[in-house]
Amino acid sequence: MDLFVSKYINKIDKKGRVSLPSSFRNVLPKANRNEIILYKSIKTPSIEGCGVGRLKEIAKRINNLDFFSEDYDDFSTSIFSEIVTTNVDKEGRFLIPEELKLYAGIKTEVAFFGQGHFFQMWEPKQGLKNTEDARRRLLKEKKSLRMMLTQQK
Amino acid sequence: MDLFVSKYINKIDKKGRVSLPSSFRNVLPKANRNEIILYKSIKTPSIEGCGVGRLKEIAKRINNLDFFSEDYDDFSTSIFSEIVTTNVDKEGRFLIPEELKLYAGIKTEVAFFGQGHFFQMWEPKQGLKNTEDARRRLLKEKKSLRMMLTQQK
DNA sequence: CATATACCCATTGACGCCCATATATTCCCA
DNA sequence: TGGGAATATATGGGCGTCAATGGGTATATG
Repeated sequence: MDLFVSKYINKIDKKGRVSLPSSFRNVLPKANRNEIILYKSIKTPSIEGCGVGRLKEIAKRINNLDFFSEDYDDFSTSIFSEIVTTNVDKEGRFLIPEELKLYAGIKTEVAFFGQGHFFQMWEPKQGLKNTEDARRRLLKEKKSLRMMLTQQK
Repeated sequence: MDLFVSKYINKIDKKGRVSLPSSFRNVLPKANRNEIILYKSIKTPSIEGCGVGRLKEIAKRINNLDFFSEDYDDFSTSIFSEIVTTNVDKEGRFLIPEELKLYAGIKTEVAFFGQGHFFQMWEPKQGLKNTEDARRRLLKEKKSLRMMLTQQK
């Protein structure tokens, strides 16, 4: 499986370390399995993360913008300066920068939510509430969740 | 990671030295790890920096501008003639020329902002404000910051 | 000779690396 | 197929190393 799926709740220890769920570690390419990138989610009070490979794609995309345009600077600043890289130790643990923990209201536990090509980290209660809300919105708006899940490409 | 990412705020000591963030040092080629180039940002009151290898890329970008346009001369002059090289000492510190510090309003602290293939140095408060402004502009113009981060190739 | 800058050494706190344990999971064999 | 052993995962903690910072002294450069 090369996608981030399922959800997990892990503890943050005294040193601030938290285990990246094993199944998430396996999604990372064997090469850069000891480094991930984190950044603030744009729409929610959560942290998003993924492997460094993704960052290189983003860099390529930004590099294709007009170098002297304002957009270039805005994207470059908003993305590169906001992204942090974190090392994953041999036991699969990493540190969440203080600023990101504040942004997500994370203190002693982290809820990991697989999102396919990336994952989100939430303060557990808020995270669970968010998934409920998301599902409720889908049903309420009569989006056909069932179709979405069963249709073949 | 071979990109300048994240942001750091470091102090300038009595001798005018400031530490280049460790992760930035690692982006520089192992060969010329003791030398960086600095120049005034064209669009903002900040200093931009990168490894000497990046010069070629800058030259290429400028060459892609219309050779007979006013912009060509302006950029060419503004950047090349203003570039200064600085040595990074064994502890990873370097001196910021007085003129550049004045240009950026830097006094006792420097905020380093990763920008992918280069980085910017700001007076901390102005730098943080700039980041907020950049993000606001992108969101306001409905430029798809989210897509930039999450889309697949 | 005077000022600036490179080199060397020191300190402090953060972080990486290593080892340890408990629980959970998988595997293998009788 | 049941049960025990081997393995993996989440978690705890010791300790050495490195990064950021401070400062003394040699050296260079005009």
